This record gives sequence, structure tokens and C-alpha cells, in this order.
Amino acid sequence: MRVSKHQVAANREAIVRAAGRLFREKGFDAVTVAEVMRAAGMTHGGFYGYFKTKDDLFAAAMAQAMEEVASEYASIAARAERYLTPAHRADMPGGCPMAALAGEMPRRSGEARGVMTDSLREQIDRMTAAAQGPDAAARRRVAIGSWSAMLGALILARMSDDPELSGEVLAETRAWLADRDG
Amino acid sequence: MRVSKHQVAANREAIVRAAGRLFREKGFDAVTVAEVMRAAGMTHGGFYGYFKTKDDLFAAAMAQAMEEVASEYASIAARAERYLTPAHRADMPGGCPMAALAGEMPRRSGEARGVMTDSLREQIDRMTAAAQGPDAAARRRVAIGSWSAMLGALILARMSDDPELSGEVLAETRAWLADRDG
DNA sequence: TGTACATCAGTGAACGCGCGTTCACTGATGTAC
DNA sequence: TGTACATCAGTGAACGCGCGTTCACTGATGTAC
Repeated sequence: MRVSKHQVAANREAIVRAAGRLFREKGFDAVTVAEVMRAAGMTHGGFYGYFKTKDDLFAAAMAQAMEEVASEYASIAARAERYLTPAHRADMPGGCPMAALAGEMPRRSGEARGVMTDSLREQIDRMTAAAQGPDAAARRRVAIGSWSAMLGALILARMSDDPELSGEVLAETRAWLADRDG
Repeated sequence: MRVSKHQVAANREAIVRAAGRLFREKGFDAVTVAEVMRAAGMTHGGFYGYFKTKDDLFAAAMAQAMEEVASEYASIAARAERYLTPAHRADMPGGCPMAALAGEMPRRSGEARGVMTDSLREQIDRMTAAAQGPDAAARRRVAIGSWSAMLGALILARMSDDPELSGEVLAETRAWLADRDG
């Protein structure tokens, strides 16, 4: 049955949002088109009216998800304070898409990888603006190193099946970054 | 046809090594049992004489691969000097298994995750020994932060489809760590 | 504003494919004498 | 040391399953008059 234009727009957004959460939670391969459509309240057949392929959906979902989690902060330490938390570690579906999926990108060619690369550029620019340092190059260096450390720490904390070690990685990286953000 | 005991041992090692390289290159889901066995010089049916499941193989391959890449170094800066290079970025199949697969671990329960957690503990201990700092706790903090930064930077450098940005992430994180390793 | 019809979003069965795993078989190895 | 037979590592066909994608159909929406 045909559906109103307003409903079409709402359905498209529901698909992209559901996909964004599922991909972050399970990775590209483990998510099925049928599962995404079910989560969006439809059946799988309708999918190809919205996207050409599952890869297409992935790119759209990554763009939406990166926008969704963008945030403001005044310093590197403040950013780390919110990024490196047990709450963020536990929230794969709603957390940072780059931490959840950067590892899959080298194996996914095309549009999604370009989306993530653009996001990385934006992250670095934003953190450079919040960084301390004698000149622009020094601030950019701090931003790149700090962002690498945050992303790496979150990935390692999620990888570890020992809660104590996992918590230590988050807390110590947070403290280490704060030490250097004087 | 039956095969000598020596050949059995050699075949097992060939399977584990081939799997270690393929998993690092393509991730768990994208590697097939048949592909691993072909790379090891056999047909797929024989696989289940060596391993109970594909997951079992994954755990064995991770343990072997982590051992294979373990190395000695005198300082954090020296470690970063060898870890954050274009050559390492290009060598997914032979490079650091944690950088290649940490992102998949939260979705893989069981043995492989335990293997990787043990490896993380070892990495931190080894880097703590090479770190500078007034006391043990400070050196451990440096080790955790530095290892997070190295792993994160390599993952981001591989994610980026812009060679210039990718190279900058490697070089600047390396320099940033060296700055702090005085 | 009301009616008649063309459009097209969503449904669900179906297709082709490749996967992990099983299994009957083969023939070289290892062992008992 | 040589022979006869039991063992078992590897083969390749087959199984069951779930995936991405296609397609004929349906019926509500949008439009022309």
C-alpha cells in the first residue's frame, strides 16, 4: 500500500537511524537488511525503494551517526572527561561511530570510508581549536595525538573482558590527557 | 590419505598461520574456512580434524599472531618509531593483530577475547618497563596512554582514504609521543 | 469540493549463492607379530 | 627386517541455513478533471 510523502520521509529516517545503531552494535557483516527494516517497522522488501545496496545504507548511516554524536567542548581534558567513561563504553549503539567501526573501514571501500575520513578531519579541526600550544602546528599535533589516544583507549576498554583492566584503561588515559592539558 | 605425525604438526601450524594473516587482513566474518585451508594447502573438509569450530581457530590464530609480533624496545619513543610507520600501516596481514581486530572483539565472546585481554596486559607491562616517570604508577599511566595513542593512530591512519591525512596522523602521533618521552 | 484513475510505497514469496559443518570414503602411515 | 592389518588424516560431495536482492502484487495516496 502506498504511503504519504511525509511518511516516506519518516520511514527513510527510521531506516537510517536503526541502521546506525545496529551497525555500531554489531558491525557491517552481522547486520542484515531484514533486521534493519524490522527495527524501522517495515518488511525487508521495501528496502530497495530507499537504497541501492546495503553498502549505500552503511554510508548514509555513518554520515547520520557522526552528525548525531558531534558535540562542543572547551578543552581536550573536557572532551576526554565525557568520551572516556564507562557509560560511553557500554553504549555501542549510541556511542562514537568511529570507535565502533574504524577497524572495519580499511575493508570497506567507497563512500562510507570517505564519510569517515571527512569526519576525522572535522574531529581534528575541532580538537585543534580546543587544544593548548604555542602555535597552530603544535595545537594540531596535540589534537591528533589526543584524539588517537581517546579512540584507542575506548576501543581497548571495549575489547577487554576484564572489567578492572578496562576501567583502568579509561581512567588512566583520561588522567594522562588531563596531566598534559595544563 | 593418512599423513605422517610430523606432517600433521606442520599442517596445523600452516592452518594457524594462514588464519592469522587472513583474519588480520579481512576480519573474522569475511574469512571462510575453505579459504584458510586452501592457503594452508589442503581442502576444507580436513579442517574439523584440527579445530572444533571457526571460533576455535580464531582464538588459536590470535594467540599465535600476538606472539609472533612481540618485540623488544628500550623506550616508548623507540616503540612508536617502529609501530607508527607507513610500512606497518600497509601490512595488515603481518602487522599488529590488536590494531587489526580489537574493534571486533566486543562482538566475539569467549576465548579469543580472553587471549586479546591477556595480550593487552602484557603490552602494558612491557611498556611500563620502558616508560619514564617518578614512580611505578606514573610509568604505568604513561604506558596505558601511550599504547592507546599508538593503537588509535594506526587504526585512524588505516581508516583514512586520504594518504596525506593518514601520513599526518602517523607522523604527528609519533612526534607527540616523542615530545613527551624526554 | 467531489469523483475516477494513475501512481507507487510497502508486502512477502522466491531466487541464487556461499557459508559452516558433516560424512562416507580413500589410501598412506604406524604397529603388531 | 619384513609382512598384514588397523588406524586415521585428508578428500570432496552434500546438507541446511540465512543472506542480499528481485519481483509480481496490493491498496492507499495524489492528481486531473
